[in-house]
Amino acid sequence: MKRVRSTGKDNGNDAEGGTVTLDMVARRAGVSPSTVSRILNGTAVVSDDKRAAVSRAIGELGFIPNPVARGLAGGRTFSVGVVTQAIDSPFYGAALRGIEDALGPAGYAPLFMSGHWQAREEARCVEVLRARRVDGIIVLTGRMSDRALRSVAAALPVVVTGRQLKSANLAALAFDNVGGARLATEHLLSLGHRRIAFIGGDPRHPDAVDRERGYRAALDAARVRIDPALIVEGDFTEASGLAATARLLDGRVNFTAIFAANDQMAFGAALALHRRGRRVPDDVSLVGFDDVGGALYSLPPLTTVHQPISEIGRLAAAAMLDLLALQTPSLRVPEPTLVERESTRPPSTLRG
Amino acid sequence: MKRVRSTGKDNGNDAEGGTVTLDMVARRAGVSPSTVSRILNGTAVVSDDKRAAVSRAIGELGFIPNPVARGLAGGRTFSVGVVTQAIDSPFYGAALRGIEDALGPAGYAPLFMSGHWQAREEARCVEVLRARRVDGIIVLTGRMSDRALRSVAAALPVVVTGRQLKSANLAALAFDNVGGARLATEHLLSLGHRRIAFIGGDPRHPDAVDRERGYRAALDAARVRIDPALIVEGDFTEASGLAATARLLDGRVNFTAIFAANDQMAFGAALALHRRGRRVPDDVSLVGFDDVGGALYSLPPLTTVHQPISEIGRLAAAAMLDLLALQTPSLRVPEPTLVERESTRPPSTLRG
DNA sequence: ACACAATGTGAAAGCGCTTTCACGACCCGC
DNA sequence: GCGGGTCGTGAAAGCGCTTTCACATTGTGT
Repeated sequence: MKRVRSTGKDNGNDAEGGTVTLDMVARRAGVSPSTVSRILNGTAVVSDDKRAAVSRAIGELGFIPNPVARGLAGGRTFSVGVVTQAIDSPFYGAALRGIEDALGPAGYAPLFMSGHWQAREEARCVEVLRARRVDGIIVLTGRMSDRALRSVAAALPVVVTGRQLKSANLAALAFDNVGGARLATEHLLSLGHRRIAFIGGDPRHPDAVDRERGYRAALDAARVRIDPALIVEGDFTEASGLAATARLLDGRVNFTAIFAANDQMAFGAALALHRRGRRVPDDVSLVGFDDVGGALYSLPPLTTVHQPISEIGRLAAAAMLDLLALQTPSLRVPEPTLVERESTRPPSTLRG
Repeated sequence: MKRVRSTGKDNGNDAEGGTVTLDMVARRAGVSPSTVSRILNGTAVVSDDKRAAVSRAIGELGFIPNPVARGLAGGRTFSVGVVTQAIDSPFYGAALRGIEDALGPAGYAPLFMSGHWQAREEARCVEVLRARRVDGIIVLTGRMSDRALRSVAAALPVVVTGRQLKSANLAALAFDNVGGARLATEHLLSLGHRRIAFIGGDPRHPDAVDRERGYRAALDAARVRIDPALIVEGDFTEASGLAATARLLDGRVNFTAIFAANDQMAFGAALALHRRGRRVPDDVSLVGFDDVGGALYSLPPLTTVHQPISEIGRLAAAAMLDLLALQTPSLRVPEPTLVERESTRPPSTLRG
């Protein structure tokens, strides 16, 4: 003896203006729900006449599959979690935009969560996202350990930016921070600067470490002595750039240029210099990193290392889509380039 | 004769390291699934001993309720849709952050979608969000018609910023743009400026219209003639501020101050002035609107009308939570205030 | 002409929850 | 001391899909 779902009640849905369900479509098209589902997902071959009947019914009824139900039944929610550090922040904003642009057309929706630069928070984000059954997770330059990331990747596809990492079910997009920082430093060197200060980012941030490496490498290559007094630490915020520069100015070291590990700190540095009556680029040259939107409109327009931020977001999303389709993502991360604007020039000593 | 779900199969879940389900909790605690659900949702009174047993089981098993299943069964997904205009953009970024901050602790997750300043796109966003069964929708200063918004509100709670609108199941948070613009203009007037140019935003944007109204009102009140040649149009982007200022400079009108309808256009204006050798504030005073993060670090630091952007996001989210809890939200939108920084001073003619 | 493999389709069992329904236990007043 | 509440609880019916399973049909090889 078989049991039957009380279809007699008809779910009360036909009459209501409420939601159109797959069952209604099936009934209207004179096929079984299974068939409709198969057509929707392309899971099996279906005869042309049924297919036609179904798509007509879908059109007439204006049926939109319920992603929540799909999520529960099929295990896929068509949403991917994105762990960012701060949703405000010109940098992450641009990346998120790239992700949104790439994910949307594919029918996936991003779920953003901010980790606020704390590994613990990031872990919490990942947990929440997994609880929400996202199909995959994109981590934008997080502080989580590689180990933690790998273990997440054991459960679902992961794309991570800002680090090199090989693992199954995981794609890493590492931007060449060392090379970019070299570029910036070499630019200053080529202008004739020798006393180049460096404002670093939070040393727990891999980007910060790499950018300092690039700075050092460029100086070494040029046989310029590295003066520890010229290296100060910030945390990637404008305020920290301001403070770091103030410290630099207060010390008795002299310098003719500053390379800040990101644009926001460069903006802070510019303000600090302004406050002390030092003019950019006349007295001090200034180079940033990232090329956030504001760099072009800062005064003077900031020379910086261009990082195609939203493009990186788009690439990360594309990689995620590949992973979800069980294909090996092709990872071609753009090279860093230097954008020369108006915040750098030869040191005054060389200009006579 | 009653039918029984084949629980004999045990879902194969107990053994796997996989997901912990409510049924497993129930079994472990020796109660029925209904009871567990009731405890989770506070839907009914449950005896203390069962409650204790259940929470112990939850702890031991590390159970996290599946929001997808909850969404399907209960009709609530604990997510709210947010229609923004551009996720990058310092302005919306800050608002989103406020929303995220307020929603998270309440167990709700935001789902962001960008409308890119087009009513059609916004409508699409709303559709996608509704298809995803969000519990409510927050619209950040959209271009949708009031009518469209009301019809959305008929189906689920809506919070909208940037306009005044009364409707059931809908909360509107209107910031006083007119007042803010008056404040800015009055500030310039009080410094002695009489020839004050205005860079407006996109006239289809209500904020833009209001800010121009405030500008005009202030001039009227001060009995200063409004010169149409001093009013130029932008679209809220830096580039448009730059272009508008260039136009102003190219015309034969003279002016001693510029009030831009938002900070981003003010940044563009500053660059345009810089390019033409006009110094801020020495030659031209400059006032913005919004007080985005960068305003403090622009050169010179920008005098602007402070709008507590992330606070507004937080308020919008709080209002949404109230609406979801079927309570009348209390809408206290902060007043605009002027932040005097270093981009304004009396006109040179008055300084002798 | 006959066993056997594809092929297309429907029935029904879940996915992990919420919620209605019903029922026994217990307490009240008269 | 008995009818009528209230209270706490479990059984079971969904929510709207996906997916296995089984059952015709049809086609293929010999």
